[in-house]
Amino acid sequence: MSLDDLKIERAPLSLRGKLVEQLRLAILEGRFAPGERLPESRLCEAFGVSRGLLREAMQQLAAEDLVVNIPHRGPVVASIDQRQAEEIYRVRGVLEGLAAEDFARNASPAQRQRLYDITAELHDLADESRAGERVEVKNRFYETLIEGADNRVVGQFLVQLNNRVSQLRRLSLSVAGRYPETLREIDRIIDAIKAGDATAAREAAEDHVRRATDVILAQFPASSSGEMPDQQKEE
Amino acid sequence: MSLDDLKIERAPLSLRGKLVEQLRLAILEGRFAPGERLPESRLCEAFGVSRGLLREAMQQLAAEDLVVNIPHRGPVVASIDQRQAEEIYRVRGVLEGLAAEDFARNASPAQRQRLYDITAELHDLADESRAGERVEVKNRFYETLIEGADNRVVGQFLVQLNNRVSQLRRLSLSVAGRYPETLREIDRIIDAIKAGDATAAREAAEDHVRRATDVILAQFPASSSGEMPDQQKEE
DNA sequence: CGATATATTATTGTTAGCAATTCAATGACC
DNA sequence: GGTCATTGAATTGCTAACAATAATATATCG
Repeated sequence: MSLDDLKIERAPLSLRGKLVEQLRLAILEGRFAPGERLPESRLCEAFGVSRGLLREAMQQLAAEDLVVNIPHRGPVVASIDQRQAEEIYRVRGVLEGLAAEDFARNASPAQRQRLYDITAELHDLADESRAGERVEVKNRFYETLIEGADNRVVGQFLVQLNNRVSQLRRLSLSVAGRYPETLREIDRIIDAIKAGDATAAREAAEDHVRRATDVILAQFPASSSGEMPDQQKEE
Repeated sequence: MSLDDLKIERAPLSLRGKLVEQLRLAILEGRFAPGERLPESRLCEAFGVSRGLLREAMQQLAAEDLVVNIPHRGPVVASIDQRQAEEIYRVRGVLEGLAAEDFARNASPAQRQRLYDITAELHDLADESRAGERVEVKNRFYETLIEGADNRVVGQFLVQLNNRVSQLRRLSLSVAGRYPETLREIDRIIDAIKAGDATAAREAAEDHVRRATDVILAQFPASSSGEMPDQQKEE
């Protein structure tokens, strides 16, 4: 009898690890609205874990800036204002530029081919009827880029920044009409990578983020004076 | 009677907050060696807090990559290898470039003057006899740069990266003879800021980090094959 | 001496409970 | 009727003690 199937799952991930993952996912999916309070008791019951464990997990999410701990009020889903969004996209620009530069330098032939294939997929989604599939493919594009760049620090930071703006991305799906432009910008990155021009790849990637930022920031109301935090749902 | 002194200290910082600060400081100061285990029981006794609280604090430090949680072995002080150091300095380069660029754009006249003053201080420390004072002034230089750049996301990331390489910085104090070069590189950043050339400021800052990286990486042994983790002390 | 079995130690996760604080609502008072 | 103090419910902050599991050291036996 073969021994290959006897591998038992050795510590498939600590309970705390799973809890953090699920909590993070729930926030990223928008199952908790920004600004919504997250009372420990409710979450403990919902996830079936003890308070101590939940509080440990919450500290980690707080360190990722996904939740904010308000003293004696408890954790609240973080919501970002326009200024934070500007800062995040500015940083994301240079990090994505760095990732593109390193991809042009370090990526293996297989990784390059994979990126080209995904780019072709993106072109296939030019028709507006398939706009819904774009996000998933675009995510794979970034995953491949980061993997090929072979710099885990950049990868970790980019993922973290991306998580923080997940609310905005969800809302920005309605913005249409920019896709042809997006494709041209991505092609510029790919062309630079194919040419082995790491500097050009970096500039093209920075430029792509810069242009996309405008679309994101347009979501914010015309910056009125009164900053009313958006938390009315689910209460 | 004046009302200015009546401000009571509202929540002077939760016990957990203080604990995290002290633990982080202890690691940054090198009071725990990289690779050293941090048993809960000992730390609880040392800091006089309960286990629950300590574990919450530890999760936050783990999220900052200052400690690593090994399943069923407990937290260990993170130690970085050459590859991680390269990645960190590469990211730090572009972030510091971004900070310099934004400083050239956004800093107030007072902030600019403060940066110039600190630069003058650095020049005053050219004599090798005062090498010990350089680190503190250099830290103030970066603090001022980040503050004037007015981008909290960049600031947070830079602080975090700096913390992660604190072990290396401590060891690199012995490297002498590069200070005149360092001053020239910093002057290039300052000149660009004075000229209002944000792009040049960015490039000068990136270049400065790039050159400093070589000195840091020289600390690593000539990458032998066997990767023996460095943990012998205090056991 | 070497391999296995055992005992000890340490971490993981849970539960219960008390103190401290916040927030909302009730009621008193002008 | 409106403002202010007080009460009370809800929630967090923190501690202590317990069971379960895995890693390590120790002892035992061949």
